[in-house]
Amino acid sequence: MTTAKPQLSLYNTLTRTKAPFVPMDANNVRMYVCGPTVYDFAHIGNARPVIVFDLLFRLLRHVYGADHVTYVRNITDVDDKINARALRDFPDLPLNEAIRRVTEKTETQFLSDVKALGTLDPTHQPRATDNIAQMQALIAALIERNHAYVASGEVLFDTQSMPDYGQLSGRNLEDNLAGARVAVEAHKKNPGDFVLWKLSADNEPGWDSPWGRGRPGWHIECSAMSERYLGPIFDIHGGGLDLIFPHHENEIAQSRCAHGSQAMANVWMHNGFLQVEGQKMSKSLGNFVTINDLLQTGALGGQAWPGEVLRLAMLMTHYREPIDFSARRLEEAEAKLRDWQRAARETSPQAEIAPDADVLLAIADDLNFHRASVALDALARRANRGEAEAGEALAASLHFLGFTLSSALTSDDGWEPPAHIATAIAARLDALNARDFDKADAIRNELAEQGIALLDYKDDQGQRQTKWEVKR
RNA sequence: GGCCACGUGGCGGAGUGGUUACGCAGCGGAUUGCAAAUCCGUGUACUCCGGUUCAAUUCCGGACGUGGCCUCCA
Repeated sequence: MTTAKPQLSLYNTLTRTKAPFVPMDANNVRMYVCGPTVYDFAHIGNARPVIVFDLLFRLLRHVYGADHVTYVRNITDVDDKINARALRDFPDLPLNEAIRRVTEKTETQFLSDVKALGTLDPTHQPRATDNIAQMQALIAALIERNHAYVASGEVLFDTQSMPDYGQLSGRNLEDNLAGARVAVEAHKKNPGDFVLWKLSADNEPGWDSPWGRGRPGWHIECSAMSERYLGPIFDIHGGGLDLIFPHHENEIAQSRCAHGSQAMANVWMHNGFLQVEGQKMSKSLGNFVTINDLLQTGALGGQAWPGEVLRLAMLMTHYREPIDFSARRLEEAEAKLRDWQRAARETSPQAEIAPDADVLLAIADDLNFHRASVALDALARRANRGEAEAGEALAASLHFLGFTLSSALTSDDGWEPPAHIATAIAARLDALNARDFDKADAIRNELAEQGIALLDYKDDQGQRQTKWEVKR
């Protein structure tokens, strides 16, 4: 069954409007999203762009073909916060070794956290430290073109050399000056100039360069890695709202000035921020929640949550809107997911059922997940009324959106309970047939305390039967 | 101080210049020995004040509120 591919439209921060998406090359649609700095557990705010752009990745793969989309999400493994963490956690090790321990451990943790959220692996996940040469080449090009200069051992980007600097964030250099919070450093030509390369002390990580042994500034990493994997101009660049300025603004400045191009990416997308239980998330308020906390502990709502529940809780709100993350929200997401999963009908892999057209249309409309969820609700209702096709379309749609078909163990899926529970269920059925309801209810209550829910029904012959399910 | 978002019923949340979706919870009904699951039905909202308009929740302006950025925080 072939369905028409929906036309995508995406909101572009650069133009502040939603517009139809037209890739530069439909055979290779290219997207870059800023990834984590690996010095600590990723928090749930970090999870949002990961989930949002995974949804977009899935849509692009559906529309243009899985082999025609390249998605790059970097790993920032050189950063002063990492150095600080390395010194704190491994004071007895040589710095390089300590840094390696911190970044490897954090990266592994990040990848497993993110996997639990039902995300596909990006096509490439480059590390900053594997791209130092590319950064240096970019810096050299900027110096060559008079967009950067050396001062006091730093290489700085000359913001004044770019007339339309500030396009993305809609601010000009004067606005920034007015803030008076930008440190005025004597060696900078303009206060807004930012570091491309800085010298390292002996006890800091560094790489040899034409400008001395040093390390890259933060912004240059993404310019270098996106160019390496996607070319000087690509389709979509994503990240959190807070990255618009200065990070993305500076990426644009670097890439455009180094290449003499009119754009770095055609579409810039930014996800909104989230709060936790009505307050901004911060360590001092004690409501700092990591992805791992949610998956493994009872930090929010007193229980651990499946990754796909977190995924749904995140997607319930449009990606550009603010989210107030809460236990109640997770509960609602879990209930909703269970409803869909109960109604979905698994099909054989050969069936190739397409996701529901309304679901695709909604997602194609600037990732309107909530509208898609309305379509899923409608499918679930039809499936529960007995329309098999609706159940199959629901299953295909859930799969497309990155959800599994069952987050609980159920008798419908062929799950067999432990022997003593199976015995209890059989005993209860006997009691029911003997109309000993007190005994039957007692057994049911007992099982409920163990998290096993029973569902009675009558089969075609009018015989009492029982289904069961347990939370995974 | 500058720049940028957002403010819809108990909760979540879409959308629209003219009757405000949808979901959860609540309530009523069907079904059930009773439940559960499921189905059917159902009440309540567009922060405030101006302006434009025949008509604004929707457009414009202002106020208030919340959040973000202006230092490397998604």
